[in-house]
Amino acid sequence: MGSHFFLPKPSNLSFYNALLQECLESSDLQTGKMLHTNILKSGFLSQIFLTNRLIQLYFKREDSHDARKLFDEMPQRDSFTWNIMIAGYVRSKDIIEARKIFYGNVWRNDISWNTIIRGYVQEGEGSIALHLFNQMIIQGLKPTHFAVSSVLRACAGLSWLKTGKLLHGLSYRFGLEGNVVVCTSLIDMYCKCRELTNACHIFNRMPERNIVSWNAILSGYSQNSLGEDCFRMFIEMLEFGLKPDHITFAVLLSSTAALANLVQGKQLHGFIAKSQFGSDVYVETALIDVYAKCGSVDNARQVFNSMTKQNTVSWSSMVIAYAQNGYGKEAISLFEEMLNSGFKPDAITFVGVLMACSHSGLVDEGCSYFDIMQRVHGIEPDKTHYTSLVDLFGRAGYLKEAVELINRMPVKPDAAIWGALLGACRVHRDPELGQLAASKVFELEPQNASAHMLLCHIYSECGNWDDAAKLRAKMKNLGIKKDPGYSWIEVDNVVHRFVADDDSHPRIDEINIALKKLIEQIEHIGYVFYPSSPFNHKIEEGRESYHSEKLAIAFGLISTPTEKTIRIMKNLRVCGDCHNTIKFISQLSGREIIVRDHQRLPVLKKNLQHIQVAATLFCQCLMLLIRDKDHSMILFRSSSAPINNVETDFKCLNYMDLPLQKELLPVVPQMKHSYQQPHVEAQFGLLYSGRMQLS
DNA sequence: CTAGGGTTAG
Repeated sequence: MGSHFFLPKPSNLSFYNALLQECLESSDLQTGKMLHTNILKSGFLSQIFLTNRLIQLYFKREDSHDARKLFDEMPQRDSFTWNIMIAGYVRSKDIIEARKIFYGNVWRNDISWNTIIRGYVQEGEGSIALHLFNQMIIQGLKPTHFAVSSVLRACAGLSWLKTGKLLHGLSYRFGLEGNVVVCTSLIDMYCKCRELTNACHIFNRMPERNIVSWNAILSGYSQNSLGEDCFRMFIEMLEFGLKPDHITFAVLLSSTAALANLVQGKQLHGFIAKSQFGSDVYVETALIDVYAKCGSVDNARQVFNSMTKQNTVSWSSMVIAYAQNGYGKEAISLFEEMLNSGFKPDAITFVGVLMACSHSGLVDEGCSYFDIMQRVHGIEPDKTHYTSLVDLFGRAGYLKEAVELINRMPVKPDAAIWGALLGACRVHRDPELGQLAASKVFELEPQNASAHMLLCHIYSECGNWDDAAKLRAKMKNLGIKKDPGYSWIEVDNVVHRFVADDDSHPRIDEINIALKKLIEQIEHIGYVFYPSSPFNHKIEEGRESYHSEKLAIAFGLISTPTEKTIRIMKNLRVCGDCHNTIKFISQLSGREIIVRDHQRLPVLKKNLQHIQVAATLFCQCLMLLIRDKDHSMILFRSSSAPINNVETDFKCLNYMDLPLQKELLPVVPQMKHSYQQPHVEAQFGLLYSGRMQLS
């Protein structure tokens, strides 16, 4: 580049044009500026298209000031100049200036319209975007896929299903039926409005699909918690010969996180690390979330530390990873670090921060963060923030303050807010207030099973058997069923599911014996049986009846090596006695035990079969990815080149699983501490991320 | 000069 530059005066414009083009592509402002000087000297500045390129370059370097200067000084402009200015301001998120240019534009054409519409969509101003879209049509311009996709995106962002459908119909009249871009936008819009049937309909009838369309439908499944279908579609996509890109992997990871499958997550991580998509902020953030959802905070932090680029979302994800897993202090200090590093927190970051305060009982800190959120960061608290605040007060025992807060909050309290109060009432044994909170939940959500169960527990824990029985009867009348409690554990690639009183497991006798012995042993070190309700513990036919999580843990203990972490999933909340028992078992056996319940992991409420099917499908995905030579070429850096035998199936899987894991993710050190150690205690935060607490 | 798909909470 430099040597070209010192050539004598170029004799033609195309030479400068080509050089500037190159600067634009490499964002090389320095050379651009030198060229600028040269252009001035040679009197070529009057050539509009050269200055246009220069303006673009300034905008690309986020220097809208100098871009504007150049624009103002131009003796002559063309339609490109004006459009570049609009696009430049849209890029730098300055919609005010973009608008001024748009209205002052004498050369206004359909591209100007498309750009300004896009700008308002980006601002979240869907109504304005739609208004402009209307204006554009009134002016007699026929919208193309550019404008239509933009307004569809606005509908997707705001869940405007009606308008979206209207645009769907309209797009046919504009002759855009079957247009890839429009169809993809429609798929996305329907998915974001939770109308998957329509989305699939369009997808299936598209005359042409590309990776963007596939990603749209994959993310649709993922966002609607249909992990199975997401993997199934991904397999189909590979079979169609499409190559996944970094966005595909971000989506797959998000599905894996929702399924809280650590093995899957690690395998994908291994695969991605060897691919060219390992250093994408979205992919890495999704990975943090996978580990966080699986309770592996250390691995989440490793990913976070390894990132070369950070943004608000990646910081928030790590803050939330700590908060969700019970590491309140770490979450808060990371948040402070985030502020010191100059990253701007958003509404979601503060959900994490408040959650962290709630976990660690930091009431004053929580209040002050709530205050700072509005005053310093200008974020209006929404219902989720108020829910966190009620939870914070309630859990710390400030029930009065929680009620006062509900009464004076500017938003209308919803079922979640009253539910948080209800949970606090259970912890702090306040049946009167609990009854009030429950009645409010019932008004809003008459079928809310967990609120009924909570109130039921409150009654029975206070010895009020009558009301407890009445409530049970009411639930039966209303057809509210309590799901049976399932717990499951994976041992040697087999998922073992347990239900209380279910004798079907082949090793059930061993399990019962082991449990009985364990309980005797932990009684010696201080464990006391403490039923939180009569439904909690039954003795039938003279034999103990254990909750499913106890069965699963006992099975884990007798069937896995002593250094292995025991990971249990449960579809319901864990009861107080089980929580306590597990802590003692962990102390006694020196094993790390991680139990995930459905709190913030809604997939666990679903039928276990779905999860197993998803796991099977995932394995197929992985095999296909590894086997396909073509994909390997894209996905693997040539320097790594460790996979010579991509065809020899299982070796590859082992390869992904073992050596790569060791290299990338040092095994989490075994927990030898007693349960009083903060780390272990924090792991149990998983059990009680919500409403129960041991007295 | 304009366009569609991604990560975090509830």
